[in-house]
Amino acid sequence: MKTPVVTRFAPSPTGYLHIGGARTALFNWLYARGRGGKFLLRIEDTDRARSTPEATAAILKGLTWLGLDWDGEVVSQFDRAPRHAEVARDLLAKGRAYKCYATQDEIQAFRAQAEAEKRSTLYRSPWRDADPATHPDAPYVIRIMAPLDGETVIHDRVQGDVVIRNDQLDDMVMLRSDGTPVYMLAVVVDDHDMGVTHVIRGDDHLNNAARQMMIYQAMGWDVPVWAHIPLIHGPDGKKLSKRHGALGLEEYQAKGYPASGMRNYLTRLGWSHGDAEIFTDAEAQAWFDLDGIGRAPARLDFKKLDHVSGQHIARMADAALLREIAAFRATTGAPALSDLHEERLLAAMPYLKDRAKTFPELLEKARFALIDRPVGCDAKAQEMLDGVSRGILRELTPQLQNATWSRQNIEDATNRFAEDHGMKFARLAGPLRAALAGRTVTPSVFDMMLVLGQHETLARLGDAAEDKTGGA
RNA sequence: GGCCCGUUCGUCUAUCGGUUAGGACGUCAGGUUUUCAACCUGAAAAGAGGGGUUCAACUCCCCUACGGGCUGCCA
Repeated sequence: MKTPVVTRFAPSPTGYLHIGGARTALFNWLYARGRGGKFLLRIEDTDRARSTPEATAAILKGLTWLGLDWDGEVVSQFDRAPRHAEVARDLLAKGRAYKCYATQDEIQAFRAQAEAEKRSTLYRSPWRDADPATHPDAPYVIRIMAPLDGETVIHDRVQGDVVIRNDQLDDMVMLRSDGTPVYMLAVVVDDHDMGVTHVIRGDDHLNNAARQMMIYQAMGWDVPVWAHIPLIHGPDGKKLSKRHGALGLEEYQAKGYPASGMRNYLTRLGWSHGDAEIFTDAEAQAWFDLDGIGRAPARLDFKKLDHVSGQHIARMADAALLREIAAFRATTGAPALSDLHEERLLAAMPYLKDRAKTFPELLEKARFALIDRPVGCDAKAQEMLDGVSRGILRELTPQLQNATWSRQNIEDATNRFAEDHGMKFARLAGPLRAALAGRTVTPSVFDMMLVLGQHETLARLGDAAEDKTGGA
C-alpha cells in the first residue's frame, strides 16, 4: 500500500509572509492536494528573541488569503522542545551522541586560527572520545557523533543525487548548554513525529539535509523524500531583499491581484508543465510534480504577473469576481457598496473583466457605475462638453427616450441620429462619455448605457445638456 | 579557505543525443476600433567559454568563468 503524502510548510515567525516563502508553501500545498495527502503547518518559533505572535498571525493571514488551507492544528516548534531534548538524550543513551564541554571561547579561538591558516574550520571536539569519568561538573552541549568516513547521498527529487563526503560533516550540536534544542534537531524530530513524507523547501537547506540525515539514521527513522527548490530572486537576478520592494504577500493583496492569479503565477515561476501558462487550481494540482521544478533560481517578473492576473480576472465568474472585489475593497478600508452600485457593477462585469489586470484597475473602469449624479467631470471631460456638444446631447436625448432599452435599439437610434446630422459616431462618443461618466476614458458608451439603464442614462444626459454635471 | 548547487531569447520556460531549438510575458510592426484597454496577425530575440565522448551534442563527461548556498550553542 502506498503511504499517503504528507507535506509541510515551516516558516519562522520573524516577519510577514515572504513571497518566496509563499511559493514554497504553495508547492507543498499543490503536491499534497494533488495526491489526496495532507499539508501541515508548523511555526518554527524556537528563536525566542526574533519570533513574535504578530508574525505568526501575519503568516496565517497570508496563507489564508492565498487560499492555501492546512490540515490539523498549527504546530508550535517551541512547544515541542521537551520532546526534542528527549530525542537528544535518547541518542546519548544509544551512544550516538556525546556531551561536549568545550566552551564557546575555545571553539571560537579554534575557528579563528583555522581560518587564519586557511584550514577547514570544522570543529572536532576532544570530548567525543573522552572517558566519562573525566567529565567535569560544567555546562555541556550534546553533539551527535558524525560518521568519520564514507559519504552521505541526498536523493533529491529536484537536484538529483547529491554526494557529501562525511568528513565534511562535523559533530553538530543538537542540544544547547541551556537544554534547548537547536533547529537542526527540532526539524528532524518534528518532521518525523508529524509523519512528513516529503520535505519540499528552499535549496538553502540542501547541505543541511546531509546533517539532518545523520539524526534520522542514528534514530533509525525513515528519511523523507527531499525536494530542495531554488529560491526566487528579484527582477535584477539578485537575492530577494528589502530594496526589491513587494516582498510581502500582503503587498500583492493590497495591489489587487486575485489570489488565483497569484497562485498561477507563483506556480509557473520555476515550474512548468509543457506549454501550460494559464491554469486552474484543479489543473495545477493534477499536473504539479517535483520533476517539473527547475534547478536554477527564477526571477520575479511583475509584467507577467499582471498578465496572468488579468487572465484570471477575465475567466472568473461575474458573481465570484464581485465577491472578491468586495473583499478587496474591505481590505483597503473602502465603504461597502450600496445595493444599487453592486447591481450595476455586476451588470458591468462582462464589459470590464476582460480589460483589467487588477481589482483597482477594474474598479477605475467601473467608476461610471459606482457614482451618483451629478457625475462630476474632470477637466478633459468638461472641455468635451462645450456648447456645441451640449446642444447635440439635447437633441439626441429624445431619440433615446423613445427607444426600448436594448443594445440594438440604442445603437440604432444613436447611429441614425449621427447619420441624420451628417456626423460620425466618433463626434458623439466623446460628449456621451463625458456626460455618462465624467471622464474621457471609459468603457464603450453603449455598454455604459445598458448598465446604467434608461432612466439614469437620460438623467445624466440631461445634466450634461444643462451644464449641471459638476466639477471633478 | 573547504564543500555543495546552478548557467537555453531581456524574463519564465520546452527539449530528456538527431527539431528550421518550441511556447508564454515583454518589446517592435501591422490589424480591429468609440477613448483607454483588450483582442488578432507578424517580426526581432537564446544554448556562458573552452576541451572531450559520439556518425551526431543544448542534451553525457572534464576544466574555466560567473551566480548562489552551507560551513553557528541562527532558523
